[in-house]
Amino acid sequence: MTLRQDIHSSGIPVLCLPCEARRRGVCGALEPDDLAQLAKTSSRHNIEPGVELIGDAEAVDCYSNVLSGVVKLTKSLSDGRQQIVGLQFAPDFLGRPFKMKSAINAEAATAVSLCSFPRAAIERMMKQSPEFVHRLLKQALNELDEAREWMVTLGRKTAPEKVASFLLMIARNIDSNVDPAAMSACFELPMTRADISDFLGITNETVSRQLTSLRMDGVIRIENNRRVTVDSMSRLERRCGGRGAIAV
Amino acid sequence: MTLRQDIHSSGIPVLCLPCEARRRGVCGALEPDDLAQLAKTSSRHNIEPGVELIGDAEAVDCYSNVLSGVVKLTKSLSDGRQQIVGLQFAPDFLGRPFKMKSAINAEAATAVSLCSFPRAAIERMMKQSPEFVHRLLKQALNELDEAREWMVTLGRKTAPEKVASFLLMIARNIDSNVDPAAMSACFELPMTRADISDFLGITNETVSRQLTSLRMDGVIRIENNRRVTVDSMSRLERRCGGRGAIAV
DNA sequence: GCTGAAGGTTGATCGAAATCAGGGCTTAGG
DNA sequence: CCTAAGCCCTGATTTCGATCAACCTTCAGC
Repeated sequence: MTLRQDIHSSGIPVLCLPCEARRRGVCGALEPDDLAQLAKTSSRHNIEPGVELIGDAEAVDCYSNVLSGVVKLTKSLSDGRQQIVGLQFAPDFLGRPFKMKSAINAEAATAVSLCSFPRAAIERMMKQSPEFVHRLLKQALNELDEAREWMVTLGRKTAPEKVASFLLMIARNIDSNVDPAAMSACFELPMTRADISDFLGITNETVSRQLTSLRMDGVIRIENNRRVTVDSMSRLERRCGGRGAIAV
Repeated sequence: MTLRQDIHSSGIPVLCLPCEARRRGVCGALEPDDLAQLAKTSSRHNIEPGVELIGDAEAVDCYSNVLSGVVKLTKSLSDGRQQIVGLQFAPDFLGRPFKMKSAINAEAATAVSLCSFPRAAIERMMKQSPEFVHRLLKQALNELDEAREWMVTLGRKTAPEKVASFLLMIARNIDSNVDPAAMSACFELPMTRADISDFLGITNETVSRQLTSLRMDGVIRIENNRRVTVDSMSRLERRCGGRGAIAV
Protein backbone atom coordinates (compact mmCIF):
# COMPACT_ATOMS: atom_id res chain seq x y z
CA MET A 1 0.00 0.00 0.00
CA THR A 2 2.55 2.58 -1.04
CA LEU A 3 -0.26 4.88 -2.06
CA ARG A 4 -1.63 5.01 1.46
CA GLN A 5 1.88 5.63 2.66
CA ASP A 6 2.23 8.55 0.34
CA ILE A 7 -1.04 9.96 1.47
CA HIS A 8 0.00 9.87 5.06
CA SER A 9 3.47 11.09 4.56
CA SER A 10 2.39 14.19 2.65
CA GLY A 11 -0.58 14.70 4.92
CA ILE A 12 -2.72 15.73 2.00
CA PRO A 13 -4.49 13.14 -0.14
CA VAL A 14 -2.83 12.85 -3.52
CA LEU A 15 -6.10 13.37 -5.32
CA CYS A 16 -6.49 16.71 -3.60
CA LEU A 17 -2.97 17.94 -4.25
CA PRO A 18 -3.62 19.59 -7.61
CA CYS A 19 -7.26 20.42 -6.83
CA GLU A 20 -8.52 23.96 -7.18
CA ALA A 21 -11.13 23.34 -4.49
CA ARG A 22 -8.34 22.82 -2.01
CA ARG A 23 -6.67 26.04 -3.04
CA ARG A 24 -9.60 28.38 -3.49
CA GLY A 25 -12.72 26.35 -2.62
CA VAL A 26 -14.30 25.01 0.54
CA CYS A 27 -11.70 22.29 1.02
CA GLY A 28 -9.18 25.03 1.65
CA ALA A 29 -10.71 25.38 5.10
CA LEU A 30 -9.77 21.85 6.13
CA GLU A 31 -6.82 20.53 8.09
CA PRO A 32 -4.96 17.66 6.40
CA ASP A 33 -6.64 15.14 8.72
CA ASP A 34 -10.12 16.40 7.96
CA LEU A 35 -9.31 16.60 4.30
CA ALA A 36 -8.12 13.00 4.29
CA GLN A 37 -11.29 11.90 6.02
CA LEU A 38 -13.48 13.73 3.53
CA ALA A 39 -11.43 12.58 0.57
CA LYS A 40 -12.09 8.95 1.48
CA THR A 41 -15.79 9.48 0.85
CA SER A 42 -15.37 11.47 -2.34
CA SER A 43 -16.04 10.36 -5.87
CA ARG A 44 -15.31 12.00 -9.20
CA HIS A 45 -17.93 12.37 -11.91
CA ASN A 46 -17.81 13.62 -15.43
CA ILE A 47 -21.12 14.99 -16.61
CA GLU A 48 -22.26 15.61 -20.18
CA PRO A 49 -23.76 18.97 -21.10
CA GLY A 50 -27.50 19.10 -20.52
CA VAL A 51 -27.60 16.49 -17.76
CA GLU A 52 -29.62 17.33 -14.65
CA LEU A 53 -27.60 17.14 -11.44
CA ILE A 54 -30.05 17.65 -8.63
CA GLY A 55 -32.85 15.18 -9.02
CA ASP A 56 -30.51 12.96 -10.91
CA ALA A 57 -30.13 9.57 -9.28
CA GLU A 58 -26.38 9.54 -8.94
CA ALA A 59 -26.20 13.04 -7.53
CA VAL A 60 -29.12 13.05 -5.11
CA ASP A 61 -28.11 13.67 -1.55
CA CYS A 62 -24.71 14.81 -2.61
CA TYR A 63 -22.65 17.90 -2.29
CA SER A 64 -20.04 18.56 -4.93
CA ASN A 65 -17.16 20.75 -5.80
CA VAL A 66 -17.23 21.96 -9.37
CA LEU A 67 -13.78 21.09 -10.73
CA SER A 68 -14.30 22.27 -14.27
CA GLY A 69 -17.10 23.41 -16.53
CA VAL A 70 -20.17 25.46 -15.75
CA VAL A 71 -23.30 24.42 -13.88
CA LYS A 72 -26.52 26.40 -14.28
CA LEU A 73 -29.07 26.69 -11.51
CA THR A 74 -32.61 27.22 -12.73
CA LYS A 75 -36.07 27.85 -11.39
CA SER A 76 -39.24 27.33 -13.37
CA LEU A 77 -42.83 28.47 -13.24
CA SER A 78 -45.50 25.88 -13.75
CA ASP A 79 -46.33 27.18 -17.23
CA GLY A 80 -42.79 26.53 -18.40
CA ARG A 81 -41.25 29.96 -18.07
CA GLN A 82 -37.72 29.48 -16.82
CA GLN A 83 -35.12 31.64 -15.15
CA ILE A 84 -31.48 30.81 -14.55
CA VAL A 85 -30.74 32.01 -11.01
CA GLY A 86 -27.09 31.20 -10.78
CA LEU A 87 -24.03 29.91 -12.59
CA GLN A 88 -21.38 27.92 -10.79
CA PHE A 89 -17.82 27.84 -11.97
CA ALA A 90 -14.85 25.98 -10.55
CA PRO A 91 -14.17 25.80 -7.65
CA ASP A 92 -17.70 26.58 -6.43
CA PHE A 93 -19.44 24.28 -4.01
CA LEU A 94 -22.74 22.83 -5.12
CA GLY A 95 -25.52 21.85 -2.75
CA ARG A 96 -27.92 23.33 -0.26
CA PRO A 97 -27.21 22.65 3.42
CA PHE A 98 -30.16 22.40 5.82
CA LYS A 99 -32.68 21.60 3.15
CA MET A 100 -33.77 18.32 1.71
CA LYS A 101 -35.67 19.61 -1.27
CA SER A 102 -34.45 22.82 -2.79
CA ALA A 103 -36.78 24.24 -5.39
CA ILE A 104 -33.82 24.67 -7.68
CA ASN A 105 -32.65 22.54 -10.55
CA ALA A 106 -29.00 22.18 -11.41
CA GLU A 107 -27.86 21.22 -14.88
CA ALA A 108 -24.49 20.90 -16.55
CA ALA A 109 -24.23 23.78 -19.02
CA THR A 110 -20.94 22.53 -20.42
CA ALA A 111 -19.11 19.30 -19.83
CA VAL A 112 -18.60 19.31 -16.08
CA SER A 113 -16.41 17.40 -13.70
CA LEU A 114 -17.42 17.13 -10.08
CA CYS A 115 -15.92 15.91 -6.86
CA SER A 116 -18.92 14.66 -4.90
CA PHE A 117 -19.43 13.84 -1.23
CA PRO A 118 -22.27 12.07 0.54
CA ARG A 119 -24.57 14.44 2.38
CA ALA A 120 -23.71 12.79 5.66
CA ALA A 121 -19.97 13.34 5.22
CA ILE A 122 -20.43 17.04 4.64
CA GLU A 123 -22.75 17.39 7.60
CA ARG A 124 -20.26 15.63 9.81
CA MET A 125 -17.56 17.98 8.59
CA MET A 126 -19.77 20.95 9.38
CA LYS A 127 -20.04 19.72 12.93
CA GLN A 128 -16.36 19.08 13.47
CA SER A 129 -14.79 21.97 11.60
CA PRO A 130 -15.96 25.52 12.38
CA GLU A 131 -13.54 26.76 9.76
CA PHE A 132 -15.44 24.72 7.17
CA VAL A 133 -18.76 26.34 8.10
CA HIS A 134 -16.98 29.65 7.97
CA ARG A 135 -15.95 28.94 4.42
CA LEU A 136 -19.45 27.86 3.46
CA LEU A 137 -20.74 31.13 4.86
CA LYS A 138 -18.26 33.04 2.73
CA GLN A 139 -19.37 31.22 -0.38
CA ALA A 140 -23.03 31.76 0.44
CA LEU A 141 -22.46 35.47 0.93
CA ASN A 142 -20.60 35.69 -2.35
CA GLU A 143 -23.44 33.97 -4.13
CA LEU A 144 -25.84 36.37 -2.45
CA ASP A 145 -23.83 39.34 -3.72
CA GLU A 146 -23.86 37.91 -7.21
CA ALA A 147 -27.58 37.21 -7.08
CA ARG A 148 -28.26 40.78 -6.01
CA GLU A 149 -26.02 42.13 -8.71
CA TRP A 150 -28.10 40.20 -11.23
CA MET A 151 -31.33 41.45 -9.75
CA VAL A 152 -30.24 44.93 -10.81
CA THR A 153 -29.50 43.64 -14.28
CA LEU A 154 -32.81 41.80 -14.52
CA GLY A 155 -34.90 44.60 -13.13
CA ARG A 156 -33.30 47.74 -14.42
CA LYS A 157 -31.11 47.15 -17.44
CA THR A 158 -32.13 47.23 -21.10
CA ALA A 159 -31.67 44.26 -23.40
CA PRO A 160 -28.43 45.58 -24.94
CA GLU A 161 -27.04 46.27 -21.48
CA LYS A 162 -28.06 42.83 -20.26
CA VAL A 163 -26.21 41.05 -23.04
CA ALA A 164 -23.10 43.19 -22.59
CA SER A 165 -23.19 42.57 -18.83
CA PHE A 166 -23.49 38.86 -19.43
CA LEU A 167 -20.45 38.79 -21.70
CA LEU A 168 -18.47 40.76 -19.16
CA MET A 169 -19.46 38.39 -16.37
CA ILE A 170 -18.47 35.34 -18.40
CA ALA A 171 -15.18 36.89 -19.43
CA ARG A 172 -14.33 37.46 -15.79
CA ASN A 173 -15.37 34.04 -14.52
CA ILE A 174 -14.36 31.57 -17.14
CA ASP A 175 -10.78 30.57 -17.57
CA SER A 176 -9.85 32.57 -20.56
CA ASN A 177 -6.91 34.50 -21.86
CA VAL A 178 -7.67 37.35 -19.53
CA ASP A 179 -5.59 38.77 -16.81
CA PRO A 180 -7.95 40.55 -14.44
CA ALA A 181 -7.52 44.05 -15.79
CA ALA A 182 -6.69 42.98 -19.31
CA MET A 183 -7.46 45.01 -22.36
CA SER A 184 -8.93 42.13 -24.31
CA ALA A 185 -10.37 38.69 -23.74
CA CYS A 186 -11.23 35.56 -25.65
CA PHE A 187 -13.47 32.81 -24.36
CA GLU A 188 -16.01 30.14 -25.18
CA LEU A 189 -19.64 30.90 -24.33
CA PRO A 190 -20.64 28.15 -21.88
CA MET A 191 -24.27 28.06 -23.00
CA THR A 192 -26.69 28.34 -25.90
CA ARG A 193 -28.55 31.50 -26.90
CA ALA A 194 -31.67 30.04 -25.27
CA ASP A 195 -29.81 29.57 -21.99
CA ILE A 196 -28.46 33.09 -22.13
CA SER A 197 -31.98 34.40 -22.66
CA ASP A 198 -33.19 32.43 -19.64
CA PHE A 199 -30.40 33.96 -17.66
CA LEU A 200 -31.19 37.52 -18.74
CA GLY A 201 -34.96 37.32 -18.69
CA ILE A 202 -35.33 38.04 -22.41
CA THR A 203 -35.97 35.94 -25.53
CA ASN A 204 -33.35 34.13 -27.54
CA GLU A 205 -34.23 36.29 -30.57
CA THR A 206 -33.32 39.37 -28.59
CA VAL A 207 -30.05 37.82 -27.43
CA SER A 208 -29.22 37.02 -31.01
CA ARG A 209 -30.00 40.53 -32.18
CA GLN A 210 -27.94 42.14 -29.45
CA LEU A 211 -24.95 39.91 -30.13
CA THR A 212 -25.21 40.84 -33.78
CA SER A 213 -25.40 44.47 -32.84
CA LEU A 214 -22.26 44.21 -30.69
CA ARG A 215 -20.53 42.40 -33.52
CA MET A 216 -21.57 45.03 -36.08
CA ASP A 217 -20.26 47.77 -33.84
CA GLY A 218 -16.91 46.01 -33.56
CA VAL A 219 -17.13 45.43 -29.82
CA ILE A 220 -16.88 41.66 -30.16
CA ARG A 221 -16.05 39.03 -32.74
CA ILE A 222 -17.75 35.63 -32.83
CA GLU A 223 -16.52 32.38 -34.35
CA ASN A 224 -18.53 29.17 -34.56
CA ASN A 225 -21.34 30.81 -32.61
CA ARG A 226 -19.49 30.14 -29.39
CA ARG A 227 -16.02 31.60 -29.41
CA VAL A 228 -16.11 35.27 -28.47
CA THR A 229 -13.27 37.75 -28.71
CA VAL A 230 -13.46 41.08 -26.98
CA ASP A 231 -10.81 43.44 -28.26
CA SER A 232 -11.48 46.25 -25.84
CA MET A 233 -12.94 45.33 -22.47
CA SER A 234 -13.53 48.97 -21.64
CA ARG A 235 -15.72 49.38 -24.71
CA LEU A 236 -17.74 46.39 -23.56
CA GLU A 237 -17.96 47.81 -20.07
CA ARG A 238 -19.36 51.03 -21.41
CA ARG A 239 -22.22 49.03 -22.90
CA CYS A 240 -23.23 47.57 -19.55
CA GLY A 241 -25.28 50.55 -18.40
CA GLY A 242 -24.53 52.53 -15.27
CA ARG A 243 -21.06 51.52 -14.21
CA GLY A 244 -21.90 48.99 -11.53
CA ALA A 245 -23.57 49.84 -8.31
CA ILE A 246 -22.71 52.88 -6.28
CA ALA A 247 -21.81 52.42 -2.66
CA VAL A 248 -22.76 55.26 -0.36
CA MET B 1 -26.93 46.14 41.60
CA THR B 2 -30.00 44.02 41.75
CA LEU B 3 -30.29 44.30 38.00
CA ARG B 4 -26.97 42.57 37.48
CA GLN B 5 -28.05 39.97 39.98
CA ASP B 6 -31.21 39.35 38.02
CA ILE B 7 -29.22 39.03 34.85
CA HIS B 8 -26.96 36.43 36.34
CA SER B 9 -29.64 34.51 38.12
CA SER B 10 -31.75 34.08 35.01
CA GLY B 11 -28.66 33.62 32.87
CA ILE B 12 -30.20 35.66 30.10
CA PRO B 13 -29.92 39.45 29.93
CA VAL B 14 -33.25 41.04 30.77
CA LEU B 15 -33.18 43.11 27.60
CA CYS B 16 -32.98 39.94 25.57
CA LEU B 17 -35.74 38.08 27.37
CA PRO B 18 -38.64 39.29 25.22
CA CYS B 19 -36.54 39.70 22.06
CA GLU B 20 -37.57 38.00 18.85
CA ALA B 21 -33.94 37.82 17.75
CA ARG B 22 -33.24 35.53 20.68
CA ARG B 23 -36.14 33.27 19.80
CA ARG B 24 -35.92 33.15 16.03
CA GLY B 25 -32.90 35.25 15.05
CA VAL B 26 -29.16 34.87 15.22
CA CYS B 27 -29.02 35.38 18.99
CA GLY B 28 -30.88 32.13 19.36
CA ALA B 29 -27.61 30.38 18.62
CA LEU B 30 -25.88 31.78 21.69
CA GLU B 31 -25.35 30.30 25.12
CA PRO B 32 -26.43 32.55 28.01
CA ASP B 33 -22.82 33.54 28.71
CA ASP B 34 -22.14 34.52 25.12
CA LEU B 35 -25.45 36.32 24.92
CA ALA B 36 -24.64 38.31 28.05
CA GLN B 37 -21.27 39.25 26.63
CA LEU B 38 -22.79 40.41 23.37
CA ALA B 39 -25.65 42.22 25.08
CA LYS B 40 -23.18 44.39 26.96
CA THR B 41 -22.00 45.88 23.68
CA SER B 42 -25.45 46.29 22.20
CA SER B 43 -27.39 49.49 21.70
CA ARG B 44 -30.96 50.12 20.64
CA HIS B 45 -31.85 52.56 17.89
CA ASN B 46 -35.14 53.83 16.56
CA ILE B 47 -34.90 54.95 12.98
CA GLU B 48 -37.29 57.16 11.06
CA PRO B 49 -38.57 56.05 7.65
CA GLY B 50 -36.31 57.09 4.83
CA VAL B 51 -33.10 57.20 6.85
CA GLU B 52 -30.04 55.54 5.39
CA LEU B 53 -28.51 52.88 7.63
CA ILE B 54 -25.32 51.77 5.97
CA GLY B 55 -23.24 54.83 5.22
CA ASP B 56 -24.94 56.62 8.02
CA ALA B 57 -22.54 57.74 10.74
CA GLU B 58 -24.21 56.05 13.65
CA ALA B 59 -24.60 52.74 11.90
CA VAL B 60 -21.30 52.42 10.11
CA ASP B 61 -19.30 49.39 11.18
CA CYS B 62 -22.29 47.92 12.93
CA TYR B 63 -24.29 44.79 12.68
CA SER B 64 -27.90 44.91 13.78
CA ASN B 65 -30.89 42.79 14.49
CA VAL B 66 -34.08 44.18 13.02
CA LEU B 67 -36.51 44.23 15.94
CA SER B 68 -39.44 45.81 14.14
CA GLY B 69 -40.20 47.55 10.88
CA VAL B 70 -38.85 46.90 7.42
CA VAL B 71 -35.42 47.70 5.99
CA LYS B 72 -34.89 47.87 2.25
CA LEU B 73 -31.59 46.97 0.63
CA THR B 74 -30.96 48.78 -2.63
CA LYS B 75 -28.40 48.90 -5.41
CA SER B 76 -28.13 51.74 -7.90
CA LEU B 77 -26.65 52.29 -11.31
CA SER B 78 -24.64 55.43 -11.87
CA ASP B 79 -27.41 57.02 -13.95
CA GLY B 80 -29.86 56.79 -11.07
CA ARG B 81 -31.74 53.63 -11.94
CA GLN B 82 -32.37 51.79 -8.71
CA GLN B 83 -33.27 48.26 -7.73
CA ILE B 84 -34.33 47.02 -4.34
CA VAL B 85 -32.49 43.74 -3.85
CA GLY B 86 -33.84 42.66 -0.49
CA LEU B 87 -36.24 43.44 2.31
CA GLN B 88 -35.41 42.65 5.89
CA PHE B 89 -38.09 42.01 8.45
CA ALA B 90 -37.77 41.22 12.15
CA PRO B 91 -35.82 39.32 13.30
CA ASP B 92 -33.42 39.41 10.36
CA PHE B 93 -29.77 40.19 10.89
CA LEU B 94 -28.38 43.17 9.05
CA GLY B 95 -24.78 43.49 7.97
CA ARG B 96 -22.24 41.93 5.69
CA PRO B 97 -19.51 39.85 7.32
CA PHE B 98 -16.08 39.73 5.65
CA LYS B 99 -16.55 42.92 3.71
CA MET B 100 -15.77 46.47 4.58
CA LYS B 101 -17.59 48.17 1.78
CA SER B 102 -20.65 46.45 0.50
CA ALA B 103 -22.06 47.99 -2.65
CA ILE B 104 -25.47 47.90 -1.06
CA ASN B 105 -27.41 50.65 0.61
CA ALA B 106 -29.78 49.97 3.48
CA GLU B 107 -32.62 52.31 4.30
CA ALA B 108 -35.49 52.23 6.75
CA ALA B 109 -38.64 51.68 4.72
CA THR B 110 -40.89 52.07 7.74
CA ALA B 111 -40.07 53.18 11.26
CA VAL B 112 -37.46 50.65 12.33
CA SER B 113 -35.99 49.63 15.65
CA LEU B 114 -32.60 48.00 15.69
CA CYS B 115 -30.40 46.26 18.19
CA SER B 116 -26.89 47.11 17.02
CA PHE B 117 -23.50 45.61 17.83
CA PRO B 118 -20.01 46.87 17.05
CA ARG B 119 -18.38 45.05 14.21
CA ALA B 120 -15.63 43.82 16.49
CA ALA B 121 -18.09 42.23 18.93
CA ILE B 122 -19.76 40.23 16.19
CA GLU B 123 -16.46 39.14 14.75
CA ARG B 124 -15.32 37.97 18.16
CA MET B 125 -18.54 36.04 18.55
CA MET B 126 -18.00 34.41 15.17
CA LYS B 127 -14.64 33.18 16.39
CA GLN B 128 -15.82 31.82 19.70
CA SER B 129 -19.21 30.35 18.79
CA PRO B 130 -19.41 27.92 15.87
CA GLU B 131 -23.14 27.73 16.46
CA PHE B 132 -23.38 31.46 15.78
CA VAL B 133 -21.63 31.11 12.41
CA HIS B 134 -23.94 28.21 11.72
CA ARG B 135 -26.91 30.48 12.28
CA LEU B 136 -25.44 33.19 10.09
CA LEU B 137 -25.01 30.60 7.36
CA LYS B 138 -28.65 29.62 7.68
CA GLN B 139 -29.79 33.21 7.35
CA ALA B 140 -27.50 33.82 4.38
CA LEU B 141 -28.89 30.75 2.64
CA ASN B 142 -32.44 31.88 3.31
CA GLU B 143 -31.69 35.27 1.85
CA LEU B 144 -30.13 33.56 -1.13
CA ASP B 145 -33.29 31.51 -1.65
CA GLU B 146 -35.40 34.64 -1.45
CA ALA B 147 -33.15 36.52 -3.85
CA ARG B 148 -33.39 33.70 -6.36
CA GLU B 149 -37.13 33.55 -5.98
CA TRP B 150 -37.24 37.24 -6.86
CA MET B 151 -34.96 36.75 -9.82
CA VAL B 152 -37.70 34.60 -11.33
CA THR B 153 -40.23 37.32 -10.62
CA LEU B 154 -38.00 40.02 -12.08
CA GLY B 155 -36.99 38.10 -15.14
CA ARG B 156 -40.02 36.10 -16.10
CA LYS B 157 -43.23 37.49 -14.64
CA THR B 158 -45.55 40.10 -16.16
CA ALA B 159 -46.35 43.36 -14.40
CA PRO B 160 -49.71 42.12 -13.01
CA GLU B 161 -48.01 38.97 -11.73
CA LYS B 162 -45.20 40.97 -10.18
CA VAL B 163 -47.56 43.15 -8.18
CA ALA B 164 -49.63 40.20 -7.02
CA SER B 165 -46.48 38.33 -6.01
CA PHE B 166 -45.31 41.34 -4.07
CA LEU B 167 -48.54 41.59 -2.12
CA LEU B 168 -48.38 37.90 -1.34
CA MET B 169 -44.81 38.19 -0.11
CA ILE B 170 -45.66 41.11 2.14
CA ALA B 171 -48.72 39.39 3.53
CA ARG B 172 -46.57 36.43 4.49
CA ASN B 173 -43.72 38.39 6.04
CA ILE B 174 -45.26 41.30 7.83
CA ASP B 175 -46.97 40.81 11.13
CA SER B 176 -50.56 40.90 10.05
CA ASN B 177 -53.77 39.15 10.86
CA VAL B 178 -52.70 36.13 8.94
CA ASP B 179 -52.19 32.65 10.17
CA PRO B 180 -49.89 30.91 7.68
CA ALA B 181 -52.57 29.22 5.62
CA ALA B 182 -55.27 31.76 6.29
CA MET B 183 -58.04 32.56 3.89
CA SER B 184 -57.68 36.32 4.22
CA ALA B 185 -55.13 38.90 5.33
CA CYS B 186 -54.94 42.54 6.24
CA PHE B 187 -51.72 44.53 6.43
CA GLU B 188 -50.02 47.86 5.96
CA LEU B 189 -47.85 48.28 2.87
CA PRO B 190 -44.38 49.03 4.24
CA MET B 191 -43.35 51.19 1.31
CA THR B 192 -44.44 53.74 -1.27
CA ARG B 193 -45.52 52.94 -4.80
CA ALA B 194 -42.14 54.19 -5.99
CA ASP B 195 -40.38 51.75 -3.66
CA ILE B 196 -42.58 48.92 -4.84
CA SER B 197 -41.74 49.77 -8.43
CA ASP B 198 -38.02 49.72 -7.59
CA PHE B 199 -38.52 46.35 -6.02
CA LEU B 200 -40.36 44.90 -9.01
CA GLY B 201 -38.35 46.51 -11.78
CA ILE B 202 -41.30 48.45 -13.20
CA THR B 203 -42.53 52.06 -12.97
CA ASN B 204 -44.70 53.50 -10.22
CA GLU B 205 -47.44 54.23 -12.77
CA THR B 206 -47.58 50.55 -13.61
CA VAL B 207 -47.71 49.60 -9.93
CA SER B 208 -50.58 51.99 -9.45
CA ARG B 209 -52.48 50.63 -12.43
CA GLN B 210 -52.06 47.04 -11.34
CA LEU B 211 -53.19 47.79 -7.82
CA THR B 212 -56.24 49.51 -9.27
CA SER B 213 -56.86 46.53 -11.46
CA LEU B 214 -56.67 44.13 -8.50
CA ARG B 215 -59.01 46.42 -6.57
CA MET B 216 -61.50 46.62 -9.45
CA ASP B 217 -61.51 42.86 -9.72
CA GLY B 218 -62.31 42.55 -6.03
CA VAL B 219 -59.08 40.74 -5.17
CA ILE B 220 -57.97 43.42 -2.71
CA ARG B 221 -59.32 46.47 -0.94
CA ILE B 222 -57.18 49.53 -0.15
CA GLU B 223 -57.67 52.19 2.48
CA ASN B 224 -55.53 55.31 2.88
CA ASN B 225 -53.28 54.13 0.07
CA ARG B 226 -51.50 51.86 2.50
CA ARG B 227 -53.84 49.47 4.28
CA VAL B 228 -54.52 46.43 2.12
CA THR B 229 -57.13 43.76 2.75
CA VAL B 230 -57.01 40.49 0.87
CA ASP B 231 -60.26 38.61 1.20
CA SER B 232 -59.18 35.50 -0.59
CA MET B 233 -55.52 34.62 -0.51
CA SER B 234 -56.02 31.87 -3.04
CA ARG B 235 -57.43 34.34 -5.57
CA LEU B 236 -54.35 36.47 -5.05
CA GLU B 237 -52.11 33.45 -5.45
CA ARG B 238 -53.73 32.63 -8.75
CA ARG B 239 -52.63 36.05 -10.00
CA CYS B 240 -48.97 35.39 -9.26
CA GLY B 241 -48.26 33.47 -12.44
CA GLY B 242 -47.00 29.91 -12.49
CA ARG B 243 -47.50 28.59 -9.01
CA GLY B 244 -44.02 28.95 -7.61
CA ALA B 245 -41.08 27.03 -8.82
CA ILE B 246 -41.13 23.35 -9.64
CA ALA B 247 -38.61 21.16 -7.96
CA VAL B 248 -37.51 18.15 -9.93
C1' DG C 1 -56.53 81.06 4.51
C1' DC C 2 -52.77 80.09 0.54
C1' DT C 3 -48.81 77.61 -1.39
C1' DG C 4 -45.82 74.06 -2.57
C1' DA C 5 -44.15 69.46 -2.26
C1' DA C 6 -44.84 64.60 -2.10
C1' DG C 7 -47.41 60.65 -3.08
C1' DG C 8 -50.90 58.67 -5.84
C1' DT C 9 -54.10 57.91 -9.90
C1' DT C 10 -55.42 58.06 -14.66
C1' DG C 11 -55.17 58.94 -19.69
C1' DA C 12 -52.68 59.28 -24.25
C1' DT C 13 -48.85 58.10 -26.84
C1' DC C 14 -44.63 55.79 -27.93
C1' DG C 15 -41.14 52.42 -28.19
C1' DA C 16 -38.44 48.27 -26.86
C1' DA C 17 -38.82 43.73 -26.80
C1' DA C 18 -42.02 39.78 -27.52
C1' DT C 19 -44.10 37.14 -30.81
C1' DC C 20 -44.74 35.13 -35.23
C1' DA C 21 -42.59 33.41 -39.20
C1' DG C 22 -39.09 31.99 -42.37
C1' DG C 23 -34.66 30.53 -43.64
C1' DG C 24 -29.58 29.03 -43.09
C1' DC C 25 -25.96 26.06 -41.10
C1' DT C 26 -24.31 22.02 -38.82
C1' DT C 27 -24.64 17.45 -37.26
C1' DA C 28 -26.51 12.75 -36.68
C1' DG C 29 -28.63 8.97 -38.71
C1' DG C 30 -30.85 6.31 -42.33
C1' DC D 1 -26.94 10.84 -50.81
C1' DC D 2 -31.23 12.77 -48.25
C1' DT D 3 -33.75 14.01 -44.05
C1' DA D 4 -34.68 15.71 -39.64
C1' DA D 5 -33.43 18.06 -35.51
C1' DG D 6 -30.91 21.70 -33.09
C1' DC D 7 -29.26 25.98 -32.95
C1' DC D 8 -28.93 30.42 -34.77
C1' DC D 9 -30.11 34.67 -37.41
C1' DT D 10 -33.27 38.09 -39.35
C1' DG D 11 -37.59 40.40 -40.81
C1' DA D 12 -42.55 41.86 -39.90
C1' DT D 13 -45.91 42.76 -36.66
C1' DT D 14 -47.89 43.25 -32.19
C1' DT D 15 -48.11 44.29 -27.45
C1' DC D 16 -46.92 45.41 -22.85
C1' DG D 17 -45.16 48.60 -20.10
C1' DA D 18 -42.51 53.12 -20.30
C1' DT D 19 -42.96 57.78 -20.93
C1' DC D 20 -45.23 62.15 -20.94
C1' DA D 21 -48.72 64.81 -18.96
C1' DA D 22 -52.54 66.22 -16.18
C1' DC D 23 -54.89 66.22 -12.01
C1' DC D 24 -56.20 64.88 -7.10
C1' DT D 25 -55.33 64.53 -2.09
C1' DT D 26 -52.81 65.24 1.96
C1' DC D 27 -49.85 67.64 4.73
C1' DA D 28 -46.39 71.05 6.32
C1' DG D 29 -45.16 75.77 6.49
C1' DC D 30 -46.11 80.62 5.95
